[in-house]
Amino acid sequence: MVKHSSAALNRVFAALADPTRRRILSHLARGDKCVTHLARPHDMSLPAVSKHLRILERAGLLRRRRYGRVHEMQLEAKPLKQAAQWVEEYRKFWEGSLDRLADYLQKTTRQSSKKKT
Amino acid sequence: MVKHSSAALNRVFAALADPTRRRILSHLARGDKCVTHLARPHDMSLPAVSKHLRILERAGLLRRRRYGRVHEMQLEAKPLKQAAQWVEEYRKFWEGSLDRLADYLQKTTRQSSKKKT
DNA sequence: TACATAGTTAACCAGATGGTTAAACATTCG
DNA sequence: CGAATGTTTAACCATCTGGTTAACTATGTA
Repeated sequence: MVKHSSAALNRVFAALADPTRRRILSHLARGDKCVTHLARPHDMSLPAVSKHLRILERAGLLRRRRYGRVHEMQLEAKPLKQAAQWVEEYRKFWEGSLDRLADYLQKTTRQSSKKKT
Repeated sequence: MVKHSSAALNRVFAALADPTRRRILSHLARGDKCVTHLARPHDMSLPAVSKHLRILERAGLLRRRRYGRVHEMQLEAKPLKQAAQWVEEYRKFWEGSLDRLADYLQKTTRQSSKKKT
């Protein structure tokens, strides 16, 4: 069992729930950096992108560094690792439908059941 | 590069962004099933839990089966697999701070940089 | 100085979210 | 039938979200 900071996970998953932000992360991963550049492919205003960046920043998914008037963003993937660890705990449930099968068989007998190995 | 259905990922990540729902999934994984039972540990009304379950259901994270008046929930983790795959693409960014280091070094020289292997 | 560029902040809006209580629905049981 | 149980639906509310435009701050440049 991995230790999870609830608030951090909230922010990370919420940040990932928006497709614009996922695209921003992906551009970030390919080397794009400044706000204007990151904004270009997204058909929306600069302030909108700015907000997305702030959300990603608060989730810890990117770090910002200012060089004059240019803000350079940097992907920070550690929070993704934490999220991945959380998700991993459910891996056994999608690998092998064994559990689901066992579950199903018990259910066809109907009524409660204690399961849990 | 894995193929990602944006709408599906939106729903899954959004579903995971709430701690109550993550807890529900974890109880589900341990064998709890019916609504009342899943609701008990969460200090909130039954309708609130019902809403959370519906969100998890729409994200494809659980399946519902009715036995009389009892609704039995079943963890469906495949969408989590998809989410994990998305996250996995960023693994190299948290394994080895190599990229970040290279990036940092370039930045200390200041100015643009093309990077990207 | 004056103008252009990079980006944020402010004010606003429509719609979603997460919760509530009260009522309804569906099923089981005496 | 009538009452209890399991769950959802309806109506409501406060707050958050994701977008807008307009105005502002800060920096670079002629």
